[in-house]
Amino acid sequence: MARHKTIDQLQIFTATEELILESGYAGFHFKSLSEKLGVARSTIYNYYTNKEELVTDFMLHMLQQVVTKMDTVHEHEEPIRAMMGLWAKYANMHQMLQIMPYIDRKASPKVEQNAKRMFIMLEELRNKIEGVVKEEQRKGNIRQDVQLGTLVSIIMSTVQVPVANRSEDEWTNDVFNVLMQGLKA
Amino acid sequence: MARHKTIDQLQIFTATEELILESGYAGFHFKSLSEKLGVARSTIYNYYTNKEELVTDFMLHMLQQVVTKMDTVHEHEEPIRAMMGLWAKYANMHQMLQIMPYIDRKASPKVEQNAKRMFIMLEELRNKIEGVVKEEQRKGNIRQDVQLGTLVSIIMSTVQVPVANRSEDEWTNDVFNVLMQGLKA
Amino acid sequence: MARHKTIDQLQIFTATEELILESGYAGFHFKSLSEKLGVARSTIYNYYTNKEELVTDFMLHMLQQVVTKMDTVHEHEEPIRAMMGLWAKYANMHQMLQIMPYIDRKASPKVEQNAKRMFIMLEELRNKIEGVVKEEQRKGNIRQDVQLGTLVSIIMSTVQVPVANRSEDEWTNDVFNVLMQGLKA
Amino acid sequence: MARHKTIDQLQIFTATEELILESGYAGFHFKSLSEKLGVARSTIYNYYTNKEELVTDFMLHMLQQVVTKMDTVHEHEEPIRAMMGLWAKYANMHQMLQIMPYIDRKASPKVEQNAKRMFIMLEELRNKIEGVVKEEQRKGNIRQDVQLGTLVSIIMSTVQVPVANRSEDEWTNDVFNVLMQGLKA
DNA sequence: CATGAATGAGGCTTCATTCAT
DNA sequence: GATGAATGAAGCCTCATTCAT
Repeated sequence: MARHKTIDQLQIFTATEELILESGYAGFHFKSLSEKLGVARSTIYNYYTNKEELVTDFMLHMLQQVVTKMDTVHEHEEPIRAMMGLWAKYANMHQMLQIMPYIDRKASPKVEQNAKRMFIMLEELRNKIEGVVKEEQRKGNIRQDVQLGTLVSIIMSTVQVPVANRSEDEWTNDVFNVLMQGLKA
Repeated sequence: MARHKTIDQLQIFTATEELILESGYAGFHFKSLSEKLGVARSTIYNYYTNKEELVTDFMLHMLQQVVTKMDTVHEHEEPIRAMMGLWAKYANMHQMLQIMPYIDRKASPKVEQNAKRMFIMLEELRNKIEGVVKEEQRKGNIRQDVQLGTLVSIIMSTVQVPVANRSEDEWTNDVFNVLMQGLKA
Repeated sequence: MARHKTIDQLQIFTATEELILESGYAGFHFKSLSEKLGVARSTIYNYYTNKEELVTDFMLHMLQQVVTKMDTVHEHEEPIRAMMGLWAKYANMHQMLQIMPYIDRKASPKVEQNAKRMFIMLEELRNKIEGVVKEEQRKGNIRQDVQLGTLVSIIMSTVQVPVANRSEDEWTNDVFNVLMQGLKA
Repeated sequence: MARHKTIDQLQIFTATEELILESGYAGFHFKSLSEKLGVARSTIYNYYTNKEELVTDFMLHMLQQVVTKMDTVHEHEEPIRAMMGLWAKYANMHQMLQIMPYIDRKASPKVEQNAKRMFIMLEELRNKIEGVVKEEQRKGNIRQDVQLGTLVSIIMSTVQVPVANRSEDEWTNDVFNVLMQGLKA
């Protein structure tokens, strides 16, 4: 009985991701977003009451996907390699999470809540990775002479290695290999 | 009755670094900068004609320091470890360089020039790291079965591993060790 | 499954009154009105083509009631006291009329017309009060040494005396008494 | 050493008063204010960080004046009449105080503080009036058979009686006279 | 040089109103 | 009639930058 929607949440999320990747959080405005979506700026306010809510909702949504997929990692024969595969896919997400510190959490209670939930999910993600590493240590596959936290951080840091011009698989293979075997000849 | 506080470039750089580390580029304003320096906002314009020039000049200055220090790395017995040591010190710098994409290069010709010079210096940095890795490969210390670029990227990615509550030396030891020997038990 | 709630003009008026008394004209929006009514904002446009029409129609409606009741005042033995009784009841209305100056009369021809009619009715109200006062003067009950206009204004100003925690009757008694006898001991 | 000021606080206050009296709080914007002052809108933000701070500062300033002047009322032979004289002058102020309920006190801590201080000053004002009335009661000049609060409210309500086309003195005389002697012949 | 004043551009947000179903 | 979607106008505010002293 009302007009047909011209945009939906998915389109908003997609455009948001593109914009943030193009120009970072500082370059992310409802103005550019609305232009990208081809609607009026105020239209977006019918969906999100402010910038921060949109961005945090979006990031929560992404994070949820990775955390969920992390649960399937256990089932693989080489869980660390499976994790690296996930990594390659979510390089963008990682880049986007970097904007968190610059988000004004006081913008609205919902933003604050979203921020808290994200923090919890990131902890959860790290815990899952730790779990995987521990399990591999138990199986004797991973060294135990270095602090667990350091190992996890090193694994996580590889998300920065650019996939560049190779396929995700090649990237995963190489990085996993170097990560496991080390640089030495 | 010195009502007019005077400043110099070094003070500006120091305050700039602090501000960017505190709140990122989005939180870096001439307003807060002038407050930190205890001068009028307009005073800064006697030194820099715009925000972008200041920031890029500052980053160029920092980058120069690391690149210079990279030259001493060759002299160490274990150049990769020496590099990691540099890394631990320049974690902040790396964090700061991440803001580059968000800087409007068209702000002034000088900014554009600075940006170009930074790009060149970053290339140079990468080349130096590549040089170190190649030399180590030549000595038989580093594997050759993986693309050089990937190896360099992995080395560079470790700058993300947080130093956290350990000393720089401990960090260097651990990360270098895992990097060389791999995760495997 | 009546998904579409229907409304009528009376409900609109009631909700309007409540809202204006709660938060004044500045706080009166179709948004809050529709929420109070439990309908879509756009639904109200089936009844009123704009905010100003609604508000002026409503005030006209209220004003009409007082003016009509004023006609019964003559029948009382003490018409001034009867008027004060009316006053106590219409304190709210008075408060509401105060928003008139802030209404944009050019919003639509109907609004302009409503505003004019309200102005006329307010004149009429004042005339009626003047009539009552004159009649009382003729009967020798009210002093004649002060301009009629001033006396009327003073009577009308008492609408500002808050009823507070007393009954309307007590209020009427006290105010009428002081008004007639004066403050002096 | 800096440019000359083109506006000062007094001018801002004057323009504010004019605007609010012309079009009420709803019609009071920094836009219209800046136009009236002949400066850019943002210039006003160099003086007041938001609308509410300006308005409350201004009202506090006005209120302070009346409260101060109230202290001189005791010295007059007929303090009530002196008070009425003050009243005639501050009719505008009273009108302006009516906007208080529509001001968003959460706009900034300063606004909240201002609002509190205004509330206290209004209490103080009322107390002073009560003091005057009591003293007059003690001297046997004012009746005691009606609640003190009601008497005070009636006195205060006269601020609504328009001065219209008469001089302040005539107004004061008439209103004081009717207030004291009552309407009756 | 340093300053404080003024400014304009740009971004945020709300709300009355229109539109299509 | 009632609805939800979309919109534009209008107001808010911040900040880099320019200007005059």
